[in-house]
Amino acid sequence: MGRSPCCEKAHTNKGAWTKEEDDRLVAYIRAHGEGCWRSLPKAAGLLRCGKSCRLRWINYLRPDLKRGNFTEAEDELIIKLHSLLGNKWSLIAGRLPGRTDNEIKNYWNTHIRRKLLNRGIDPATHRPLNEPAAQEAATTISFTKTTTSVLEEESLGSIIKEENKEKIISATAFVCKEEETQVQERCPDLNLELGISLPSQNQPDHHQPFKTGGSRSLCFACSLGLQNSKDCSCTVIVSTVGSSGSTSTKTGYDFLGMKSGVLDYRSLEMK
DNA sequence: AATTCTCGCAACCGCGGTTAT
DNA sequence: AATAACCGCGGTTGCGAGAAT
Repeated sequence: MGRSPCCEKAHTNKGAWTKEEDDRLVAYIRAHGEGCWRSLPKAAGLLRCGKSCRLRWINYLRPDLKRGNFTEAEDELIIKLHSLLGNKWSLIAGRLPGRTDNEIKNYWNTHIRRKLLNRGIDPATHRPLNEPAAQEAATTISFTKTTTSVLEEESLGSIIKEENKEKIISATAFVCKEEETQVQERCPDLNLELGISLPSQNQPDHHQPFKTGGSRSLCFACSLGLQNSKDCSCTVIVSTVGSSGSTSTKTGYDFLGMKSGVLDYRSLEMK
């Protein structure tokens, strides 16, 4: 059953690539384009596994790679993106044209970590090194339920008394506001549009802004490449809040079944 | 000049999700 | 439906180059 292996492990080269191997790989991809890594080594006459070829091409041979030193602007962008995404190097690389995830990962571990430590900032948490551990809670992800849908309000109506409801709603609104402020304070000039596409690329109209300062961007599911999937609801949740006569309307998304007005990327699983 | 240490980076490894058989 | 390979990602390792002793 199952597939047949792409190559015989015993007859593949390992270690550093030779100039000849590079030339063969580049020539083949120029002629046939990127495609099935599985069949590429044999077709290109390389004694390498497809995985190795892919890595060599993506990290070293691709013609659109920038190479060279990182600029100060790139440094700062990496730091900001890392504070939001954690070690999601491929997502970070997606925002830095010409840079690879491997390159950014290496650069982070060799330069930026030290740079942040010199600034007295913990590279893992992006908080001051001497800050008490109690603050840690703020960096963990919580899909805080910041809004309540009409349906939920109806179903909860018989359970939650009006006064408690008011407290819960104002409390979640406070959390929402606070988290929003934290992100803005840390990254005042950061475009939070974290889609993998090019920054200038227009997005389909049905995608409501996920969380940006006015520019159109994707819902969270879409920004992860889940467009039109079951996880992409892009449903705007509108709720009428408060029993004291004050009415507020908020928007959010139903991502993976969790209603979320403000999603903190740091809450995504960080290894 | 020789040796040891440190750093930077390319490549490998292992894992989880996806896909072909 | 089950199985096994592919694909892509993040973590780790190994090696060469330069610095320090």
